[in-house]
Amino acid sequence: MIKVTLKDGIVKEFPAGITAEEITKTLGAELYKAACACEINGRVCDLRTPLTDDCALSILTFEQESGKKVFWHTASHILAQAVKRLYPAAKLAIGPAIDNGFYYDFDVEQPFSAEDIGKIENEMKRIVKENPPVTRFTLSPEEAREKMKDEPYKLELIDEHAADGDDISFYSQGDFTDLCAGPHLLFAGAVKALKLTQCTGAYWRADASNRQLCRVYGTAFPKAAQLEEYLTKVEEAKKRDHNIIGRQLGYFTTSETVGQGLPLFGPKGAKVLQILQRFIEDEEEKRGYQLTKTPYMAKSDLYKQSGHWAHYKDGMFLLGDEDSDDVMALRPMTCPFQFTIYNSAMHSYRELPIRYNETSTLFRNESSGEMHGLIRIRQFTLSEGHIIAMPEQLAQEFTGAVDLCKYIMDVIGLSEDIYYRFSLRDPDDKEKYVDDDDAWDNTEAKMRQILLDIGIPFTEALGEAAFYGPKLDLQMRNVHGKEDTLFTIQVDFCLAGRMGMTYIDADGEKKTPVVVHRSSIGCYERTLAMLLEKYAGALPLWLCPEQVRILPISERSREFAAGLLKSLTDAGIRASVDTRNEKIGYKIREAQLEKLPYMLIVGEKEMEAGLVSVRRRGDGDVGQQSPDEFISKVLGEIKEKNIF
RNA sequence: GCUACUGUGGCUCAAUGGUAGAGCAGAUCAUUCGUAAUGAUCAGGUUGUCAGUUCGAUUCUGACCAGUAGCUCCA
Repeated sequence: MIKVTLKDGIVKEFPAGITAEEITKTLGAELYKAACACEINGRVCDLRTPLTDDCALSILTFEQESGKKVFWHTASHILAQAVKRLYPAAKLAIGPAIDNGFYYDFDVEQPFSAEDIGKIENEMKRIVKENPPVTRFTLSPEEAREKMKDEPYKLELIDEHAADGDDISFYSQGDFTDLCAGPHLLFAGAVKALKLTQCTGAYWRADASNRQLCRVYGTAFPKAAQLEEYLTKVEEAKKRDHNIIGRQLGYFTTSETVGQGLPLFGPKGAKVLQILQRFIEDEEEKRGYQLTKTPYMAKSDLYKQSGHWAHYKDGMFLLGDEDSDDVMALRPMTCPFQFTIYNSAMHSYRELPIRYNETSTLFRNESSGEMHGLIRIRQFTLSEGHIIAMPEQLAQEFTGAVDLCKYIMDVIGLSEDIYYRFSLRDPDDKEKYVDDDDAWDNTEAKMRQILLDIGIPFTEALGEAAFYGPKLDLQMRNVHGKEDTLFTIQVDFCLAGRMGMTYIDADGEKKTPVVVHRSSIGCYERTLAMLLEKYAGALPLWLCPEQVRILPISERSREFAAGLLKSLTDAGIRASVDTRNEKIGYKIREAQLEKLPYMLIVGEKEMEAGLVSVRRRGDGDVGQQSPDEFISKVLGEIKEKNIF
C-alpha cells in the first residue's frame, strides 16, 4: 500500500501501482469527468500514470492553467488526426498548447484555405463524437524511427530525444498516433466545444531559412458556453484596438499614397504627442539630462564606424547609390550622432556621467509584413538618450534609468501592464552579435547583478539582446495578446571604443567610458497606441487633447459659452464650444462618443444663476457648479499627476 | 519577405457577369430645442490600381498597392 496526500492534506491509502485515474474515480464522478491531468509531487502528469510510492497528488481540471494546457494539447492532436484523415499526405511537425488555445504545424503542398479550415473543423467535431480513448506507449528509438519513417519532422525530433538517451513516448487515439511527450486527456470526447481560428505560415523551428509550414490555430473548451464567452471576449478586446479606436477618434490616419508604416497625426493625435513630449523633456531635464538635436541623416561613414552599417544596413533607408562613397542614410538610431557630440570635446572624469537625451525621429525600413497600426512603423519618434559614464558609475546610472522608466509608467498609468525582460545574446549566433565572448559574459553578469540589486522581477530571454550589448526591455501586450517592447535600457560595452570615445581619468590616463542606451517613454507612437488600448480611447484628463466641451442649449447662451471658453482657456484648460444648431441630446451624444472628460451644459437657467451644469465622463450629470469652482476642480485633477 | 483573409462614397455595410444601394457623417433649408441621435432636400462612387478572359467585369483570372491576424525580423 502507498500513502497518497490529496488536496487539503487528506491522506489516503491505495495499493501500489494504482493509476491516478483510478484514484480520481474514487473522488467522485464530477471530478473524474472534469479531470484533465494530475500533479504528482508538483509535476504535471498523465492520469494514466501508475503511482508506486507515497506521493502528493492533485487532480487538474480545465480550471487550472496546467489542466487547460493538457486539454488544448489533446485538442491539437485531434486537429492533427482530422488533417491526416482529410489530407493523408500532410507531414506532421509540432502541435503545442499556447496561451489561448493550441496550434499544429503541417507540411502540405497547398496551404489550407479558409474553406479547408472549415472542413478540418467539422472532421475534428466528428472525431470528438467518436470519443476515442487516448492511450500512451513507449518505443525504443529504433522502433520509433520505424514507426515514424514517413514523418521527416518527427524523425528529427526522435533523433534529438534519442540523443538524450530516453525512450520515445507516443499517444494514440483511434486511427491516429503521434510522437508526443504528453500528458494528455483520457478521452478525445472531452473536447466538446472547439473552433479553428486561423491558418498562417510558420517556419520549421522558427527559422526563416527552413521550410515554411502551414500552422492552424484553434481554441477549445469543455463547454460550448465557455467557447462563446471566449469569442465574445476576443471581440470586445478588438474594440479597444488602437488601430481602430485611434482612427475613429481622429488621432491618426494612414494613406496608401503616403506609404506603408507612415501614420499621419491630426490635431488631436499631435496634441497628445506634444503633451507627452513636453512632459518627458521637462522630466529628463530635472534628472540631469541635456538636450541634443542632431541630423536626420548622415554619410554611410558614420554608420560604418559605429557598426550599424555591417549589422543593420538592410533596415536603413539609403539616399543614393549604396556602393558609392557619398551614399547617405536616414538615421535608424541616434547613438552615433550623440557620440559625435561627445567626441567634439575632451572630457574629464569630473564631467561624467553625461546624460544626453533627444526627442529623436528615426527611420527604419521594416519589411512590409511587419507594420502594425502605430506599433510597428517606418518613421517614429523615440525619447532616446545615452548616458556616458565611467565603469564604476554603471550601476548607479542604470538604476537611475530604471527609476525614470518606473516613474513614467506610473504617471501614464501603465505600471500594472508592463513587465521586465532581461534580453541576452544567443551565444551561438555569431553573425548578429558583436563577437567578444568575454565582454558579453562580463556585461551580462554585471547587469544581472544590478537587476537583482534593484529587485525588480524579470525573465531572461536568449537572442533578444542588441548587437552591442544586453538589454532590459519593458514589455507590454497589445489587445491581441502580442508582446512588444515599450521602453528599453541597454548596456553597451562596444560602441564607445569603436567610436573612439574617451575621458581623462583622475590618474591622467585616457579611458573608455561605458554607455547606457535608454528610452524613458519609448517610441511616442507605440506608447500612444498602448495608452489608447489601455484606456479604450478615454485618455486620462491631463492627456486629453480636448478636456472640456461647452454645449450651449440654444443660440441665446452662445455668448455666455464664449465667456466661459475664455475663462477655461485662460486657466490653461483645453476647451471648445459646440456652437452648432443641434439639440442638446445630440451634442452630448457626440461628445460622449468622443470620450471627452467633461461637458458643460449652459442654457437660460445657468445664465441666470451664473453656473454651469457639469457632465463627467463615466458619471454623467453631476449637477451645477460655479465656473470658478469647476475650473479649480479640473486644474486640481490635472495637477494630481504633478507634472506641469 | 512568407501564409491566410480582406479592399464598394469620409465611416459602417448591402447588392450584382448587363457600369451600384442604405445608414451615419457632409451641404442647404426649416426647427432655438434641457442631459446619448429633429425633420426635409441635395450632393457624394471609373466598386484599391493595372492588365487579361468576355459582346459586356465592380463581380471571373493574374500582377501590383494597401489593410488585418500570424511567422521571421525588431539595432
